[in-house]
Formats: sequence, C-alpha cells, structure tokens
Amino acid sequence: MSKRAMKNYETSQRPAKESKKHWSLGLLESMKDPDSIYKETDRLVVIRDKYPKARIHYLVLPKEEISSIFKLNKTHLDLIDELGSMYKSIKNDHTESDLVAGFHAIPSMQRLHMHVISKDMDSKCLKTKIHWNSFTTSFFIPFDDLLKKLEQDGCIERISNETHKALMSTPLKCNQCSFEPKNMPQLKQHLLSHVK
DNA sequence: GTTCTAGAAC
DNA sequence: GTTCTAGAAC
Repeated sequence: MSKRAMKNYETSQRPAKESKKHWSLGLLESMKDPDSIYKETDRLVVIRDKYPKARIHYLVLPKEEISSIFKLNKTHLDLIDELGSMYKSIKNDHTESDLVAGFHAIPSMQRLHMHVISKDMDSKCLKTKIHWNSFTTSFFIPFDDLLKKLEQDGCIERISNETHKALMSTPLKCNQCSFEPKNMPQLKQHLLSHVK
C-alpha cells in the first residue's frame, strides 16, 4: 500500500472525533430510528428500550425538548397527562402482562422519558444491583406519584447524593415476594419462578 | 447508559 | 480456582 493509500485508509477507517456523540444523547438518536419506534403521536414517541430490563420495556418521550424531570413545571401538566394516556394505550396492547410506568429519580439519559416495563424483570440485559434497585426501590417514581408531585409542588426536586447512594445499596429483594437473594444470579433464577 | 476487568467474595 | 461485584472510562 502506498503512503497516500495508507493515509486515506487511516482517515476513512478511523471514526472522526466530531462524529462521536456522548452516550447520554442515545435516546435522541433512538427517537429518530424507525426500528426503535413502537408508536408515535403528535407530541410523543414510544421506543423499545435498547437494553430492556424485562420482557416488555418501552420508553415514552415527548418530542418537545425537555431534558429531564427536573425541567418540569405546571405548564407541562397536560403533557404528563398525555404520558398517562399513552401508558393506558400500551397496557391495552399487552393485557397479558403486568406493566408499571414511572421515572428514575436521577435519569442518566437526556430527554424526559417514562419507563413502561413489565414486572417479570426477566431479561439478559438486567445484570447489576443498580439495574435492579433503579426499578424496584423508591428510586423509581411511579407515574401517579410524579403527576401528584407536579400538581402539588410545581416541580420535581433532585434527591441528595446520600439518598441516591443509599437506594442503590438497598439489599436485593424480589419485587413479587419476600425472597431476599444473595446475589444477582440467584435473583434472576428466582424471578423465573414467578413467570414459569 | 454500557463495557471491561481487577480483585473481593465465595 | 471460580464467581461475582463495582469502579474507571481522557
């Protein structure tokens, strides 16, 4: 290969720094990807979670540029109401499954998003204690709770780092019975007993 | 958010 | 020796 060819090869194969987008912007990409979209309305997009933590796991996002729950105020109550309607709609699509809807108290990904997830929590993508505790402790803010909070206080306040740390350190406990597994593999094995 | 992997836990 | 967890990623 000539020096010129080598240089062309290097510059074409190496990803340009400018094209690398931070992982926290991933949902904005998924919202534009037809393969990720489950359904869509004038104001909302529903996508399949890229790393589903249960057999059914959707994210409901507004098209409006709202970065997170911390940007919400009372002017958004009608939008939140639409999220609730979409939750109902998705439940109608999956009458065989037990679905819950809610928000993470500290989201990692940009763009306000509501999780709609089945209680089975049976998924190869569910791997860590943090995954588990983010859906099964009060780190998970149920839809109704967020709606009430917004109606009453006009905003959603950030939890402290100490509270965050404590919630993520909560000992493992089954979300469907009182079983307390010793570790994640044991929890995942146990969860199968509730679905099969 | 995930991936990778060192070293803790068993 | 193997399984499992938890912290760095420039």
